[in-house]
Parts: sequence; C-alpha cells; structure tokens
Amino acid sequence: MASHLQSHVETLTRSSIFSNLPIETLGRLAIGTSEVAFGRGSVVFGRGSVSTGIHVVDSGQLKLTIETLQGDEHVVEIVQDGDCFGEAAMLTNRLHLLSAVALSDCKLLHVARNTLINELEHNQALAQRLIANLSDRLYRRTSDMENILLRKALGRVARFILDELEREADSANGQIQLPARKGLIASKLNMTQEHFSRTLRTLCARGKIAVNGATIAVVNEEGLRQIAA
Amino acid sequence: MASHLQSHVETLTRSSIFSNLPIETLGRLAIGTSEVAFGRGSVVFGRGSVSTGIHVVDSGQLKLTIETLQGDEHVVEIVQDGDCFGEAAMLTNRLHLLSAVALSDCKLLHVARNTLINELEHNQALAQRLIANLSDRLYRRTSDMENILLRKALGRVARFILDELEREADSANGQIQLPARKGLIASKLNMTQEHFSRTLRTLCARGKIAVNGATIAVVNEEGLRQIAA
DNA sequence: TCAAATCTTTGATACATATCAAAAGTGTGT
DNA sequence: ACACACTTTTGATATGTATCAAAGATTTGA
Repeated sequence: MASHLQSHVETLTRSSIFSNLPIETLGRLAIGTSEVAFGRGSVVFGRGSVSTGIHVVDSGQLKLTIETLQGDEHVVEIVQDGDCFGEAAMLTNRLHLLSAVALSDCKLLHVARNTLINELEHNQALAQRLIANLSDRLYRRTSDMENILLRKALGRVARFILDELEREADSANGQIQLPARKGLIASKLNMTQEHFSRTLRTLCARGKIAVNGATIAVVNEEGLRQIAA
Repeated sequence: MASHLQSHVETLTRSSIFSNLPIETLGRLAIGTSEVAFGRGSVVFGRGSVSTGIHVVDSGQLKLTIETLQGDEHVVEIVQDGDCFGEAAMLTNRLHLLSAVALSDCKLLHVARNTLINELEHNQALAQRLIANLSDRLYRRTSDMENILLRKALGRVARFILDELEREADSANGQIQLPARKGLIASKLNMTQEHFSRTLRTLCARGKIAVNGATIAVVNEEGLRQIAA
C-alpha cells in the first residue's frame, strides 16, 4: 500500500546510511522494505543464521554480540535510532557471526538483500554511501580492538569515559550518561560486570570521576587521559 | 614513462582488489600509482599519520599493528602478495590507527588518494570491488575479535591451527606452515610468545598436534575442534 | 504501593596469563 | 665453519581478572 511505502521512505531517510539520497532511490528501496517489531529480549537474528538483508533501527535499542556455545557472550556494539546493522554478512554472502538481540521494544526496517544488491548495481551514490558506512565501521571496530587489547581494565574504562564525553559534547558539561546497563558496557569493554563496578570505584577513589547511578561526572579529565594513555 | 605505467597495471591486476578490472580503469589508476620499496623493519606508515592512499603488496610481507606509547604492540594482520591495506583510514579520511612495518624487504604500490577517489566517483565496478573488499575485511575482523575475546589461549591456538589448515587445503595434508615468526602469531592471538610456546606444547602433550619448527602436523583434528569449540 | 524481578555492588578466592630471567636452538654472513 | 644476532623454549614468580556467593539497589508490574 502506498502509505506504507511512504512511511518507509521517511524512516529510511532518518537513517545515517540512506539519509539525503534521491527520493527515487528511496522509493525503490522501500519496495523491498518491511517493518518489523521486536519485543525486549527477542532475537532479530542469531549467529550462524543466513543473512536476508540489512536492518535499520527506527526506534529502540539492540545489542550485537558474539556468543559461545556455553552461553558466554560479548557485546560488540549497541545500536539505536538511525543505525543499521548486518551489512557485513549480507555483502559477503556469509552467515551471521553476530547475534542481534533487542534490549528494548524495537521497530526496525528490513531491507531485502535482492532489492539492495540490485539497486547497488546501478546506483553510484548508494555505493558511495555504503563504502563510507563500511569503512567507518571498520575503522571503529579497529579502534575498539585497540582499546580492548592494549589497555588494562582501568585504562579501558578511562578511555571509554573520554570517548563518551566527546560524543556527548553538547549537553555534556563534564557529565556523561551511560548508554546502556552497566553489565552491557562492561561486556563491550571485555570485563565482567563486577570488575567494571570495582574499576569505577577505583577511578572515584583516585578523584578522577564521580559516579551517580548511570551518570558519571568527570572530575579530572587530564588525570583520566593519563590513565587512558 | 609508459613502461612504468604498464608494469603498474600488471601489478595491480595481481592484487585481489583490482584484479579483472577493465584495462582502462587500471590505466587511469596507474597514473596515480608509484612503486615504493621498503627494507626489512622499515615503517611504511605509523599510527597517527595522515593517509595518502592505499598500498598494494607486490612482494614481501608486512605486519599491521596497534601500539601503545610504551612500545607495547599487537599484530592485527599480516599481509603479503596481492593484499592491500590502509583502506579504512583513506576512505574515512582519518588518521591511521595501525602502523605498517615491513617484515621482509618489500615492493609496494602506492595508489594516491585523489586518483582513487576520483575514479571511484564514476566507476561502478570499482565501487563494487571496494564494497566487497571492505565487507570482507570487516567480517574477518569480527571473526578475529570473536577468537580473541571468547576463547582462552588453548582454544585460540586450536582455532588458529584449524583455520590455517583450511586455508592451505591444497598441499596441506594434515600439515600447516606457520605464516610468520611464532612471536608474531602469538601477538595476533593476543598472548605472549612464551605462553604461545607453552600452549603448543600442551596441545602436543594431549596428542592433538606435532610441532617441528614452523611446521605443525594435525594429529587429531576432531580433538582440536573440541578444544576450539 | 508493594512485591518480584532485575541490576549493581561488595567480599573472598581461584585461575589464566604476563613478566622476568636465562638457557637452548636456529639461522646468517663472512 | 665459526661467531653473532635473533628466535624459541623453559622455569619461577607476580598480577590482573574471572568466578562464586550474597547483600543492596533499582526498576517493573500488578
């Protein structure tokens, strides 16, 4: 129905990857696009599943994780409004390495593989977008790896806080809001929830930050930088 | 000189990213391409440097590493003939996160940023190639992350051996050749050289493999698989 | 508004891995 | 064939981080 397509076009435009593309492009993509809703805790796709396209987040928050058979998991990324995920598996035509799980009730758009691949063949602007998207993801993934592999827990947490401070440069003023539950952030930083908790307290004790629930005030930015070096 | 361009075209064709592209495309790329030689141990680019283009390996072997100020390093990737590197920083127009160091004497081609970006704007086939290249890199980087974060040393080494066994599926027959010095492989697997050495011996003691210098024979593949699970 | 569920903190202990030091092995150039 | 540099192995010890257990907080739902 035309109204569906129209609403999909609008949602696509709000995503970072499809924003500001010609309306004709979005219209063609919208034809292969469907809206899907997921309740908190539900699995959008699991590791080892076949990729059917990419997902764009309209509302809600999800975690992308790698998992062991024993149920051990590690958060690779937390995605929300305007983000998209699942590109790598779709474009390489391989199975999903990551699982995507809704952290809150979510509305997603699913853009079908064929639609996207077809459009990509003739659409230079879309290809450029995808290149920008992929290289950005790769760059960030490398940066995450650096943080995890080169620093100990204290340094990783310090680096994380500084990064968030920069991201929230607007209303921040020396404060950040943790973007998710502490356990999930701990996992993204490759440590247990317990260790993350203790590490935050250590940073408090050393006078670098002040913690109040999910709000962290940076007391001594220079000191944090030294720890994160 | 025309002969230079011709030789560059040939080298570019041998790389995975530019292979089988129309000769006209390669000709235009060759104009912005220069041949550069690096002696063993020399630095092609360092962390924090400005990206000037991408590098294609004609001959030799290099390591891509992340480093701390204290000189701590971690090998992210080992590249050789036909590989290219430095795409992410070039395409995102950000500083290099990784350092590239020659492990042996190397001949590289450097394709200038402007040349590549210009060509990319009109060249659909090249864009597709780049998309394939980036998504493959992203997928493999995610896979590396999985190996490093989800398994302990014994499992990481087991997984590594199985992966190599698959890669060398040809002349392998139950044997693999380590693709670099053990210390570098240890680093890629996020452990010390000492620990890697001990881990190999443990796998020997358990009857899964037999080590002879840089040659590893897989004695019990199923057993390895269980350890790598 | 209270109870149930979920998340976070704290404490005690165990374990994987790093570090330091030195010996043994391997290769390389002359 | 030898000496020198580099790589790998082995041993003893230190350390960072995980694990297990339980008590406090916070959020959620009826």
